[in-house]
Amino acid sequence: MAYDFARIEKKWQGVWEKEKPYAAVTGDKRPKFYGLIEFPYPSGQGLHVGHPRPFTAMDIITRKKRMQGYNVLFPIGFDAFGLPTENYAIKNHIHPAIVTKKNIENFTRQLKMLGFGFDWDRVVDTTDPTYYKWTQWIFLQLWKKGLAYKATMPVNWCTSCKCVLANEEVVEGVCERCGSPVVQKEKSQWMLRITAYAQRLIDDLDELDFIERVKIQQKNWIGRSTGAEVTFKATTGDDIVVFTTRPDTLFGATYMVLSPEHALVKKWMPKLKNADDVRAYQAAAASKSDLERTELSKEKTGVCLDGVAAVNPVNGREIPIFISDYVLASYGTGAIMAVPAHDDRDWEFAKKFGCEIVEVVAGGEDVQKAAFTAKDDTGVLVNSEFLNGLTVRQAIPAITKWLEEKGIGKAQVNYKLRDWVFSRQRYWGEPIPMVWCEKCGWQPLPEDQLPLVLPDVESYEPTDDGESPLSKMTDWVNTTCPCCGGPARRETDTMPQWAGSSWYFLRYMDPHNDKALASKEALDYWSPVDWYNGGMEHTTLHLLYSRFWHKFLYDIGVVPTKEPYAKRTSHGMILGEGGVKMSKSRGNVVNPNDVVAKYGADTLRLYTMFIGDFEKAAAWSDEAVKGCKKFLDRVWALAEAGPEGEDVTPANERILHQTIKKVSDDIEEMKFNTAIAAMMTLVNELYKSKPSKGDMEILLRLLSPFAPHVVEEMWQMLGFDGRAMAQSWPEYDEAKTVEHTKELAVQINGKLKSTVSVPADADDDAVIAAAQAEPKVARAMEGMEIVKAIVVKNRLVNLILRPKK
RNA sequence: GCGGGUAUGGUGGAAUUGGCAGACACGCGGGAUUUAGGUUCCCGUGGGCAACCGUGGGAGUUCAAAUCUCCCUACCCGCACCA
Repeated sequence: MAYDFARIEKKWQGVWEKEKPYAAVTGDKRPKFYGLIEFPYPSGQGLHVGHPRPFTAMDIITRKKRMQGYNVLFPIGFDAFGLPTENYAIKNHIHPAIVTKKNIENFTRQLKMLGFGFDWDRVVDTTDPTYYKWTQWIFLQLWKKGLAYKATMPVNWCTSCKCVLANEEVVEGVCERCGSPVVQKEKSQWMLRITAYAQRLIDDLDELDFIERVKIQQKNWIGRSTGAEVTFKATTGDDIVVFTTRPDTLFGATYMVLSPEHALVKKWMPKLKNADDVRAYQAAAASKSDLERTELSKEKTGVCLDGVAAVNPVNGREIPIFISDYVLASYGTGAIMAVPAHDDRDWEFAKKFGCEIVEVVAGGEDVQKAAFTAKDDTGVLVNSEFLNGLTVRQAIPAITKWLEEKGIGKAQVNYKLRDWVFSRQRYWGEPIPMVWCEKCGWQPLPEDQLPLVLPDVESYEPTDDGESPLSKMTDWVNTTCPCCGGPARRETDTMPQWAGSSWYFLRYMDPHNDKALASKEALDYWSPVDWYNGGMEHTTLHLLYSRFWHKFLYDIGVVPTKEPYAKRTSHGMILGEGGVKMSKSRGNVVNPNDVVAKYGADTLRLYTMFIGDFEKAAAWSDEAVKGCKKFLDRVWALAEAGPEGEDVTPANERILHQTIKKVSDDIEEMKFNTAIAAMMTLVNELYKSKPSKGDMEILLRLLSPFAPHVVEEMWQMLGFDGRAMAQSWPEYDEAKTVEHTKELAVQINGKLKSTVSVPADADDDAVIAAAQAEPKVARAMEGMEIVKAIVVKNRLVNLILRPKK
């Protein structure tokens, strides 16, 4: 019988609204459990069918934890600053705050429609001044500790968003958000010194329960490499400092390459005989977009600086200096020593420009034909005076020590991670609470003046020269210096979207506090987040940024733990029918509203969990949804028919205990699909005879986290006390899960021949005897003798036969 | 190029981690109920008449391999001139 999901779901959502069963209690004596999902960006399109997957998963986990006696914090909020809202505001001339409010209302309605057990009294909205007051406060603390600074440097500039981007926001040379080309532009920007935390961000991963691919991706992104810094003298007397991971190859350095932007190039310009060529190359490199730079990477380009040379400090040889864009200004020192014999890129460059290739590590092929890059013990140093005969691994420390003694180099660690570009030339973000005074320089806004509220502006469009719309608000911009009281100007850039999301999980602990970002009591009680599930796409963005902020807050004594999240898992994407990406242009977008209208929220919840391996991408199937609806209908029919008897039916005892075990274990491992399959198997079994009230009670408690509405209705219908969700989680008795007789596979010479039933834990001889008694086996044994018998307890027996002599 | 991952029936996916491959579900076929359709309830469903053959392909280890090792192939994700 199909149940009336629309009526039932509405009814129970109303009950929860009143009874508030999801309220978290700070300071409660029960053990705490803090389950977190990534709060959504409230877009105008409303909830996407991708949202319910991670949300339902953590909802199930937290509901189970509640039933297990935990004081659960499972909060929700809105990451509401951001470009889509701003662009919508520009197009429709509506204030972004109004758009945001409307979108949040819509999201809230949809989230409640799906029956998620969020604590609705702790909702956080990053655009609320009482929230971003503390985002600004954290920025000021970073400033005080020298971790926020303003710097002019080439930055990633999105040509369409008219806005700078962090390195993390540039994907294959285009803007992560809009797909437009990104170019380099010199701009003065606020930066956050995340690189100061690079080593700790790597090291502390070891003690975290993060899935391995997250750890690997973060490590690779931070990109630690060890080597040495070496100082070369130029013929002009200047020092050229390079970073190398292969100091052992120093004798093979036959030229040097500087990045086109290197400061020394400018300094030397008057001395250069080919200054025009050099300037032309610099201009060409600057105008290339990131995309062009990477696409044109196949062929090396460059110009030799005519009129200046360098001296190799180990052998005194004079070597030429080039500029080339394969050397990046932003990594290392922006200059390299080139060892063409032992580096593929240098080799390629040397071949094109006719530089000398000198072998200093023997053991590879002819270095004139290809570079030999092995960095282990396969290579032995040659042509390197005091290093000759050492392996590469031995030579690296030897030369490093030598360089240190001579004062021309030292061991050095470098990271690929760059400091975080923290300003955006846009309106809909947190104002940066800094003031520029001609006399006093950059001054922080006094904390008692926070929040610095985003003023209303006429137009939300950035100016043509790429300044924030705030720059046109002269009466807001012009202010007085907090230091000298003289005339000063406010910073008009705003913070990136990642600011508000870098600490929101802390605010949930104490969302209405107006004295601090959260009280010490709340922070001590709830920290850290016990389990954080989110998308892989945030691994090197939000997840890394928030770890950085949290470590900083730990350092200044605001939070009690080194790391924000004890455990991190990740879900796969929901794809459209047939495994293609859902998109408006394909017309295959599934709207949760439609699914709920047709099948109900419980079915949608169940289906998104049943769809497949939680960690992997899964394709939506309208057909398969019906199977989940059918399952709930079948459970409903059992309840409606009325159970017979009070206690657990003895015949069902074993499967009930097996199901409790399976569902309990699977939820912890996020194997929701097999947990549901186990409950389906149980229900199929219960259909064979009329279940008792005791049987039904266990089933309903197990099913409650998955399908809370219909379970609550059945719980009431069957006359059980209280609420199903408030019951204790069913316990199982291991002894009751075991079968008394086991069906063992009987193999002959490793091939399955038959099966045999024996008592559980029967000893080997009994099993072998039983196997031989099987008619099929007996027939196969005619004229044969057993050479060996392998018995795997409760599983199989394998008889190895050979003809009798 | 480097790093990570995936490949199992017509489909989504299971497989106690080396022990009866295909749980559970969709789909399909058959039957019952129904005036009929839908719903619901049973039964069947990897291939092959069979011996047997079957987990992307090929070798290997083992009494025993989807699972371990080596070599391929295809696809997906991340990074990409990082010295």
